[in-house]
Amino acid sequence: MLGRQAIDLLREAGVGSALSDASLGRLLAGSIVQILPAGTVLFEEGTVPEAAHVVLTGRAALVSTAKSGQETVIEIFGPGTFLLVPAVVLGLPYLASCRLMQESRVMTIRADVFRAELDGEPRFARAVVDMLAGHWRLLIGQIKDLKSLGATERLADWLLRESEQAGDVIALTETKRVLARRLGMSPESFSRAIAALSDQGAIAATGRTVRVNDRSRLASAAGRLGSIAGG
Amino acid sequence: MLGRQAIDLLREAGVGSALSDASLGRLLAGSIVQILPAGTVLFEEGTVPEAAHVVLTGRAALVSTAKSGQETVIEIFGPGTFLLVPAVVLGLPYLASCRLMQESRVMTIRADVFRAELDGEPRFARAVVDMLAGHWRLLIGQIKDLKSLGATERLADWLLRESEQAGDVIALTETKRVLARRLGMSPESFSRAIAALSDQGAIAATGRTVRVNDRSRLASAAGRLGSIAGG
DNA sequence: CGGTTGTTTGAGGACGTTCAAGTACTGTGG
DNA sequence: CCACAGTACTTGAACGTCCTCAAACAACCG
Repeated sequence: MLGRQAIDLLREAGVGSALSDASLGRLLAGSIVQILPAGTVLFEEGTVPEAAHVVLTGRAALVSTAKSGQETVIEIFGPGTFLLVPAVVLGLPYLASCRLMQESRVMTIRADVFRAELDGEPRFARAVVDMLAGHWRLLIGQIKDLKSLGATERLADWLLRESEQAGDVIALTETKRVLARRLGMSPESFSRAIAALSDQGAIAATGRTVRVNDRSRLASAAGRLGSIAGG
Repeated sequence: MLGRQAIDLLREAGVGSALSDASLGRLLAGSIVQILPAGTVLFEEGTVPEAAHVVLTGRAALVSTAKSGQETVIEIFGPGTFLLVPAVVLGLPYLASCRLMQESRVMTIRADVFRAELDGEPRFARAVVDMLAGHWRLLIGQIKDLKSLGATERLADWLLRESEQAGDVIALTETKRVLARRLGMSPESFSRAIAALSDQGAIAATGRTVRVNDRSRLASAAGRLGSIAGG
């Protein structure tokens, strides 16, 4: 018995919600659900996918290791996320590795089962379209940030987005080191960016908690209203 | 009669190839094909999509304008590309604008027709999954480059990829200014990066043509260790 | 042919990284 | 509860990369 929990979480994930019971049943029959410790590597860059993974609880990070040994964090995904579906769909090697940042409940679906459902169940294919479309937009936003904003601006922008969901008090889920790499900067620069925004009165940071004090100031620091040349 | 050309190009695009004649007919019936001059703006950032666009011939660039006035080029797409499907699928505002870089033959499909086909024709939905998956991988690659490589390395990496398709002699389709912004650097840095790779003997550049002289040297300049073959 | 646009090159400066040192936090065993 | 080790975080200084500004040069198009 795989448990109602997995089904519920899949439905919450948005992908499951559109699926028939029969379809969900087939997916679940071809899968296993495990609770894995933090640090687990679900798959590695360059290998060919043998399964699709769904994060039911916890968090997983997409990382890529450069030749220099530097590890860049591409994105961090929370509960209800299908991981790296593109590689599974196309049967091509992963472009990134995936590591759990927390103990997580992960559903592993055999790749052939996943593809069979994609081909045979129109509603599943339709749901995957929406899912990929959403992820696409995430990545576009990140590329825009990386190409046109400075380090402090990227942090301000990210905080603004977080606060839209989490409210004025943001609890950082990852270490600042990881967050820094996700935002495309060094941990040191991240620390200085936090200090800069605090000095401006836009935020107040204590430990792993950030409180947004002045949204408009944060927005202007993000380059949305104008830049702060006064330094 | 919209012409065999549009149908042929759609089939070549990979999306059309999997579609029934009936399905293709419905898409074509809800669309118009135009030849538009270079510079045409197909849609603008922030607006809600009313149509899906397909580049049949020519090239279109996804651009985003920062408040600083700086225009960043997110990606450049050639023939057979469905543009910004995610926004159309989800009915959300575009995250970027689209401008034609050449005179181009563009097919414009009414958004409601596009969505109806997505919902009603499983094979279309399935084909869109593949298309989005491919684009997703493009973007992931770009994010990795931006986060972990320097300017010259990014150029080398891009040249390597281009040469995999175009061979040793690469004809730059865009001005260097546009290419520079696509790679996330200033035109001046682009020029210096070209000069650096030439000095190393990896390439030889004359005008808008780049010849790859030494693949392994180019690969090492890209931060790879000599590996050229890849998926 | 001159005007416009694209490209190269140089100098200076802003930004971010790295290196290095010091401080705070966390969990462990005494 | 404390001491301790290990890790995370901050801060400072030196350095390198890339951008901006500016000017010379080349290519294109009327």
